[in-house]
Amino acid sequence: MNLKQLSELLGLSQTTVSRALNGYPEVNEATRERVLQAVKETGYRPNKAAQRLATGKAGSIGLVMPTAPDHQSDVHFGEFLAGLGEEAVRHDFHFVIMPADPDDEVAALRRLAISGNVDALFVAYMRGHDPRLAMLKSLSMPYVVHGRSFGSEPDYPYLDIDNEGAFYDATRLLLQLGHTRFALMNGPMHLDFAIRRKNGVLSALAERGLTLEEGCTSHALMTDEQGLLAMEHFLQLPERPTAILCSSTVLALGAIRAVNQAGLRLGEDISLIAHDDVLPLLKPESFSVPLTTTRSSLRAAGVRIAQRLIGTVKHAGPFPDQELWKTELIVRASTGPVPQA
Amino acid sequence: MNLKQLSELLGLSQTTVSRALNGYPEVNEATRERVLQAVKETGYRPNKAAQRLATGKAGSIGLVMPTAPDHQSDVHFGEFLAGLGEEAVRHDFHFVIMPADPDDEVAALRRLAISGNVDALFVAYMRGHDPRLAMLKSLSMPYVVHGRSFGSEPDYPYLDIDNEGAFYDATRLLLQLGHTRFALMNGPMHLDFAIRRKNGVLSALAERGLTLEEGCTSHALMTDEQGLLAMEHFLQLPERPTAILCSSTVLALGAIRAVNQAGLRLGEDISLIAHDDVLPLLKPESFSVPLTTTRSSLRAAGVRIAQRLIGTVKHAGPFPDQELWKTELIVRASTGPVPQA
DNA sequence: AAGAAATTTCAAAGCGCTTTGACAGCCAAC
DNA sequence: GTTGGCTGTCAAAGCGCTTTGAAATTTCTT
Repeated sequence: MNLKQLSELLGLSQTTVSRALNGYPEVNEATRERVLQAVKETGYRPNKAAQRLATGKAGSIGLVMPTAPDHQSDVHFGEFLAGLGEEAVRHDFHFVIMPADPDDEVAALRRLAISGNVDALFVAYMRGHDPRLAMLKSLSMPYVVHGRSFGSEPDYPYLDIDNEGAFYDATRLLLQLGHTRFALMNGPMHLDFAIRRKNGVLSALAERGLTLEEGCTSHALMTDEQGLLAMEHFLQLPERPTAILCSSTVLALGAIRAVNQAGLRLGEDISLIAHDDVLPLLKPESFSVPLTTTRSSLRAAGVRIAQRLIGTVKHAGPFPDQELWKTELIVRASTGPVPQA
Repeated sequence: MNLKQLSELLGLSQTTVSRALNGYPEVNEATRERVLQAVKETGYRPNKAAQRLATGKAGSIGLVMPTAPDHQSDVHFGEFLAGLGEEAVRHDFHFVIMPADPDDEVAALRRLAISGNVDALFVAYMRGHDPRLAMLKSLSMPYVVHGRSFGSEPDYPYLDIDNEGAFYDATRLLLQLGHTRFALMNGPMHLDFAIRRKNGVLSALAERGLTLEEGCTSHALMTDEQGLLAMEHFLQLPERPTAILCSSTVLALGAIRAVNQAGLRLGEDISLIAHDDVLPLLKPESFSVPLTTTRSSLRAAGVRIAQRLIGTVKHAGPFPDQELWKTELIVRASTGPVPQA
């Protein structure tokens, strides 16, 4: 069933039927009713490809999903998508996901943009000096970046959380509790958030004339296993750190296992603060020793970015170009005063 | 830059350029070279919407993502997507993801199918007597179901793992170790896999004249927290179970925490077998007490389903309509002989 | 009652691509 | 020297929709 058939059925022209469906004013109310009724009965749906070709609008947001045979999937991706989806469903938008090898991301993004398949782009997993930014700027298609790109001029639309501030505050809390030996379990080194979090830690430490000792920083995928390995490493150091900052509750999971296996007590022998993306998967408050965290909902960020993207496509009011969300520092039992040697 | 402009640039007709690009034989090799060269220089990409409109082919797979403000995202979704993507990227396919309220899934799937945006559909989160099956059959569009629908005639294309067999085998192992008091921590009750896993457990128990006692089954979202709660409940029962079957390593995580908090030892006081979807997030072999698991890679299933879907769209050879994958039973340290009272 | 204005409707063009059917140009064959 | 078969190219139609500009109809003015 297409427009032509439907209009013949109704004895109207395609024009009138199209206008009736798209809410144009110059169509008789009685006629519109008749059209709507026929649509209901026939189950007619406009062909999206044709609509897109005619209008140039696709009703969809594009994103590139990094993937490859050896590429590990990331829990955070799904959670973020849930946020985007929550907003998209309200506007009858959908997503076009282009899977791409991580090495091919710039090109993939470009292909997606000029394919005519999407109205706007969403970009994540930002790196320092990210090459995608230049490409996006040349594109004349709306986009929003989740995160930022350290080292690039911040003249692009983004939504980010204050990673540096979060880890600065967390470090200050641990300093106030008397800790002096710190370690940082971070995400992959090239990612922007990892750079900023490290900077946050370093600047808080610097205020006290401290720094991260040799071997007290780890960069790894944020999985349980990597958390375990990193912590085991820290615990073997001659000058064992007593304060751990951790980029994810998933890493914390493995880290805590290592602490327990070493016969140490979390919140007493070792204090730990993790960043909590509010994954439904893992609630820091229900850990054996509830976790002190810096918190910011990844999903909420997804909702907000979808709002901005869809709003821009629909020309619905101006949106702030750049948003930096503060995180909350929530103190629970995994932090305590430095143990007396 | 569109076909028309490109062909004018080359002094050729659109026909010839189009044929040159799509590998038709009736075009001079020299001409083809010239066209390819021009494409490289201009960065021309065909407009997908137009291509789709002309050919009816979209080069994309559609899926519905359940979402709603209160709907929890699911780790397994992301992992599965990674598998689909790994295969899709090889064929230059992409995904169209339509977010939809879980109550609206049948309609959303229908909209997606007749939108002309996709060539094939992928369907997951199957339930017992799933209403989507009838819809899919009426659609004349290729689709593959991940999982099955208990209670429906199995005359649709699917890929599933042998959930019943997996949990039957796991239960048998525990029976052989002398256990008689069992509990099952399962996924949401309406989901097909949960039904089959329970059946697997029950049929193994029935062979010994045993059954799941009152209060020894839990159905919940597969999160850490739910695992903790369910296990706490089991441990408080007057006749405490000694053998636990668990539908996910994520649930197991919380469950093990409860075991530890109760001062019990996993693999000695309590034996546990979990199903392992091979999430990069969580490796059962690196748990404090390595987990005995039934294993089947979710990601591999994604790859395979994408193969079948894309292959069908491209008319590349016949594919088996129905595949049932056996799981592996991997014995590690979380299972042991029943403790002597 | 006639003309102006507003309301409804329509035919046709166009979005960018693929594909059909026709047509030159060329060589081999009888 | 006509016929026939190839090869390489093209003009034009069509995919299903939106939108422009004009036409038909109704309603309002004077």
